[in-house]
Amino acid sequence: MATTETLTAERILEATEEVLRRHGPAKATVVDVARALGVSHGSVYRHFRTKAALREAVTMRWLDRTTGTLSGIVTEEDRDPEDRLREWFSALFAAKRRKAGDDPELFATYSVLAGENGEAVGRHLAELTGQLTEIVRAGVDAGVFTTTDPATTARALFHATGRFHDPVYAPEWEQPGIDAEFEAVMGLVLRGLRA
Amino acid sequence: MATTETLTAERILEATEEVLRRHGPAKATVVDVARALGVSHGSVYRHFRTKAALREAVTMRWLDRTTGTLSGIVTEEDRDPEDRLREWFSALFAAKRRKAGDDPELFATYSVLAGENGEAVGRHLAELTGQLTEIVRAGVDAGVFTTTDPATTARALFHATGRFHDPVYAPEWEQPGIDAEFEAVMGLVLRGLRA
DNA sequence: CAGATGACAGATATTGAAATCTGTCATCTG
DNA sequence: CAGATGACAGATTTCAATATCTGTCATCTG
Repeated sequence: MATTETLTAERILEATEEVLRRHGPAKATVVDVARALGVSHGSVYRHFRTKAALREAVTMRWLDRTTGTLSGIVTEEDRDPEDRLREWFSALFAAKRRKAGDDPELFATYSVLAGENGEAVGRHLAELTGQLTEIVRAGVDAGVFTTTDPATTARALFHATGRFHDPVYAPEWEQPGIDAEFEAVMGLVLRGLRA
Repeated sequence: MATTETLTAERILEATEEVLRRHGPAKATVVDVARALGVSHGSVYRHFRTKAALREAVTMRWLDRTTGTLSGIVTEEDRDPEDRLREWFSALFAAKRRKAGDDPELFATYSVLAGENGEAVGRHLAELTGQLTEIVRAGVDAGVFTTTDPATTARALFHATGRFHDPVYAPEWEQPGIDAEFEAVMGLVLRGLRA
């Protein structure tokens, strides 16, 4: 039993992830989390003001894992911006597809959480389009991309590729032609971006 | 009372639309439809083998209304293909946005029906991308578009603009910046299409 | 006295019995 | 006899009683 360890926000978040994995988003309760930790539910409320706040914290944790993976590509400043852009989207698509394919139930659980926490998702999307903006700006500086406003273009790129990263399309990521579709859309928008 | 009129598939479909409008997708029953028509539910089953078949027929009817509006733009063969392409998407977006905005409940109802009838939706999307393919092909023939395969490019265009016609994004169609977003995406893909 | 507890009120979810619905078909009617 | 009917069996939904959960807080403990 780990009941003697100090109760931290981190331990509560880990337990919450486990409870969500086991019970799903509808049946995961604060009482379950407390039970899993061997404490009373009142103690959980000492670290998170509401159940919603707890779920939001778990959601942000999950979203930030993706952001971290991609930031590496952004900072490879000596590579061709078009390559980086293509690889950034490939990596995003691959990461999403792997998560959705490996454990569909957990992915569905986090999709529900994302739906509940529009604000956290908004911040996440802002961070992703921020990364994109950096690559676009690098391309413009290098003279290989044309655009009046890198930030607007970055958002347009993100919207145009939604089919390959928005969780609502997850069921279609397993279909056979999907890679060709990805190539076709990427080819189109990259062509539209070139100087 | 219209009880003396002959019971036709058409009249049943109209009654079904009305029942769906009133009760929503979850509570609309075959018995309700029969009641609305003043007949027994057995009579409805004479025209539609199952409730699912009835709902699919209503769904197709609804989807075909959109397709009809757009086909006019496709056949304006003396206009610049890029203008037609832009106008086709504008019309699609405007039609969807109007439907979603004017009667959100009814739109939600038909979104549920669409989700139930993947096959009918698939045929509808095939028809829409078919219309797009015609415009793209006209552009290639006129020498203003470049592409190896008009059909693939048409699907890429459709996917890239999903944010502005896929019903899952309906809640965002009322947000202030949406027209600018539409312009940004259209500008990007049209630029990628030009010869 | 910082941190944990569990009793509590009001909100939400579960459950199982009763009501309704779906789809069939033998029968009726014009 | 073509077309409508409504009784019926099995599936699904509704509803109200019951249980559980959320969030608070006075109390306890090391």
